[in-house]
Amino acid sequence: MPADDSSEAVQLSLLHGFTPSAKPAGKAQPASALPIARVLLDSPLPHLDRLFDYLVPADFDADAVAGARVKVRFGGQELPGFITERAAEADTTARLMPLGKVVSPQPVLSPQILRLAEAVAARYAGTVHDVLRVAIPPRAARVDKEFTPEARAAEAGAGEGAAADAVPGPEGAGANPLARYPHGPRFLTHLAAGHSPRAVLSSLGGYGPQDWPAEIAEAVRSTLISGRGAVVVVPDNKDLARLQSVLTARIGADAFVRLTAEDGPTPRYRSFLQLLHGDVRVAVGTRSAAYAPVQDLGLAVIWDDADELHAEQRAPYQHARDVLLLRSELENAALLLASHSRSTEAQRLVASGWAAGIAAERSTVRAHAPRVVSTTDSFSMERDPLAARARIPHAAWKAAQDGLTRGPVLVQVARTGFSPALSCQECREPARCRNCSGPLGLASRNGIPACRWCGRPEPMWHCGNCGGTHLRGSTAGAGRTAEELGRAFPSTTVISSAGDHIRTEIPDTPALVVATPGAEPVVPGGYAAAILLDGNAMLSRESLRAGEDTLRRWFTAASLVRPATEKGLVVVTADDSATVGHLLRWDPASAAERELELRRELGLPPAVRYAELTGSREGLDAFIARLGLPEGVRAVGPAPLAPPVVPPSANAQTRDVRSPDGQLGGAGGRYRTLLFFPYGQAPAITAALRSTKAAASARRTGDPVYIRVDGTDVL
DNA sequence: GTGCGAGTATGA
DNA sequence: CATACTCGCACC
Repeated sequence: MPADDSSEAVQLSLLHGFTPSAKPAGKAQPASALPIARVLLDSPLPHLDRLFDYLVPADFDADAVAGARVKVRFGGQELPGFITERAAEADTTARLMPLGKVVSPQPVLSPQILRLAEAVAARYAGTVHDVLRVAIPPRAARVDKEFTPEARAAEAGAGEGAAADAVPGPEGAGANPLARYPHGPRFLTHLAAGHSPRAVLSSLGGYGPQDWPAEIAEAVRSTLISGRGAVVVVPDNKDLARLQSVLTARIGADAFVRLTAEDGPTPRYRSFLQLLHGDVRVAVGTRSAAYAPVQDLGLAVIWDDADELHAEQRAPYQHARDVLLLRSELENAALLLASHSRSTEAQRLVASGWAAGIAAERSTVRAHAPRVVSTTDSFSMERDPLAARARIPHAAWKAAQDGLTRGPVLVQVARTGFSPALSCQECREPARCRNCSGPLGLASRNGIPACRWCGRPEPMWHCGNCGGTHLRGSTAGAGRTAEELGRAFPSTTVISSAGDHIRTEIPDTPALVVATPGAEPVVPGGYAAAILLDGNAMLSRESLRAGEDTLRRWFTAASLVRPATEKGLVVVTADDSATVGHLLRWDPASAAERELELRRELGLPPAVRYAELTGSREGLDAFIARLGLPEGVRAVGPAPLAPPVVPPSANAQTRDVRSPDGQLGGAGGRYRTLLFFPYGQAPAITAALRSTKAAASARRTGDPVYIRVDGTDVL
C-alpha cells in the first residue's frame, strides 16, 4: 500500500502551503467516484458530534468504505473517526482536507448501528460518540487480518462451510418450554414464519430443563428457522454462562457468539466481525451486546430488564431495554422481554398494547410454583435460642430444618449497606444514641457511628444492655449470616455466595446456601426451600423502585425452589402485606399493573419520562433559561444535593450524587433540577437538551450541566 | 482538544 | 505604535 505517499504530501502542504485559497491540500488525486467521505469524529465534545467532510485520495478509494475506521486531521490534531458514508458532493463550502489514513477497512460502523446509535443518543440527549464507544469494540489488529477478503477466500476454499446456513433441527434437548404458556407456541410460530411479534414473558422456569435459558433458546431457534438472526442481552456473566450452555445444546456452539467486555479485546472483536460478516447470526452477551451487528435481525431478547446492570454506567446512561426497543423498531425485529417478575416499564408496553403479555394460566402456575408463606420480620423475641442466634424467625427456622432433610435450602439476605442501623455485637440490642435514643448508623465517609436522628457522633459507643463495645450491622452480609447459620445448624454444610465469591451452581445435596440478591446459585433439581430475609430493610429503601425491586428479588429466588407439589416452600419475612401478597399469589403481572397505576397517579416514571440536570446553581439557572421549556413540563428544583460520597477525583461526572439524608452539603455545592414530561413531548425536549448542551460546550463558558434522561437509580 | 483572528491591554 | 495576551469560536 503506497499510503505514505499521500499523507506525506499532506504534511508538506500543511507546512508550506499558507495561502488559503490555493489548490486543495496535497497533490494526491481524489477518488474519481464519490470523492467525499463523511466522517464522525472520535471526540467527546458535544458540539463536534456531527459529520465532517473529507476528501478521499484515490489511493484510499477501495479501503475508505462506509463504516471504516480512519484517522483525520482536525483542528490541528490527528483524530480517529469513522466514515459514515461516501458522497459525491461536499455538504460544506469549507476547504476539504484529505483523509489522513484508513486504519482498517472493516466496516465496523454499519448503517444499522449508526442509525441505532443516533436514535439512542437522541432519546437520552447524549452524543452519538458516547453510544458508539459502547457499541463498537476496540480494534485488534491481528483479528482484522483474519477477515481480509483473501483470508476469507482461503478459509472458504478449505471447505469450512458457513455455519450460518445450518438450519437448526428440533434438537432433542427436551420439550418446548414455551408450550406451558397460552400464547407461547403462537409466539414461536410467528417468529419462525418471519414475523416480528413483541411480547413480555412472565417466565416460570427458574431451574432445570425448562428454565428461562431454554425458553429464550427456543425463541432464538424459531427465529433462525425464519432465516433471520437474534440478539440476547442478559444482566451478567453468570446468566450468560447459563444461557450459553443451553444454546449450545439447542442450536449448537457454532451458531452463536458471546459478546462481553469480560472476554478481552481479541475474542470480542473476533465475535463482532463474525457477526458483521454474517458468519454467525446470533449474539448473546451483556448490555453492550444490544448493538451486536447481527445481520438481518429477527429477534431481540432481554432477560430480566429490571436488573440495574442493564443500565450503562457512563453517559448517556442508556438502558439495554430501551436500546433493544429502539432497535426492534428500526430493524423491524421481534422483541421479547422475559423475566420471573415484571418491570413497570414492561407493564407499560403491555398496557398500551404495544407488546403482548405471555403468562401461564393459574393452574399451570400452581403446578410450578412453590408454596409461599410470610412471617413477620421481627425475630428478637424468639424463644428458641437457636433461632434467635440465627436471627431468623421461627417459621423460617422450621422451614430450613425441614427443607434440609430433602435438599439444599436457600437463604436470601440483603446486601450489606442496605440497612445502616447498628446493634450490639454481643447481645444484638439495637445501638441507641445516648443523647436522644435515636438509632445509630454509620456515617458514609469516616466510618464513625452517629445518631441518625440528632447526628451526634458516637465514637466510644458501649452497649447499654450488656456493656459490649463492638457494633454490628443489623443487616449482616452474606458472610456473617452464613457463619451464624453454620453455628445454628451444626452439622450442615453452609455455602455463601455474594459479591466477589459468587457460586453459579451447586449440587442437589442438602446444604444451607446464603446468598445476596442476584448471586443465588442454581440447583439442578431445585431448592427444597428458600428463606427470604431482610424484606423490611429492602422495602424501606429510599427509592421509587424499592417495592418492585424487592418483589423481583423474591421472585428470582423463589423461582429456584421446587414446586409445592414437591414440597417446595418459600418463607418470606416482611411486613408489607401488599408486596408480600403478590409473591404469595405468584402474580407479577398484577403487581406491575398496580405499580404502574400508582406511578400514573403520581405523574412519575415510567408513566412519564424525565430528565435530571445537575450542576452549580448558576449553571443550572443559565441552562434552563436557554432551554426554553415548553408547556406541560413539570420542573422540580433546583434543589441542593449532598456532595458525592466519592471524592471528586474519581469521576467528576454525574456519579451517584444522592445521599441518604439531605443534611450534609448544599451551599456552594451541586444542585439538581428534575424535569417530568409526557412521552409525546420527549423528542422535542431531549432535542432541546442536546442542542443547549452542545452550544454550552462550544462556548465553553459557565459551569457545565450534566444531563441524565430516565436514569434508573435517580428517584 | 488546538489554532487562529479579533480585540484589548501594556509598555517604550 | 508595536508587541503580548486573552477570548471566542471554528475546526470539514
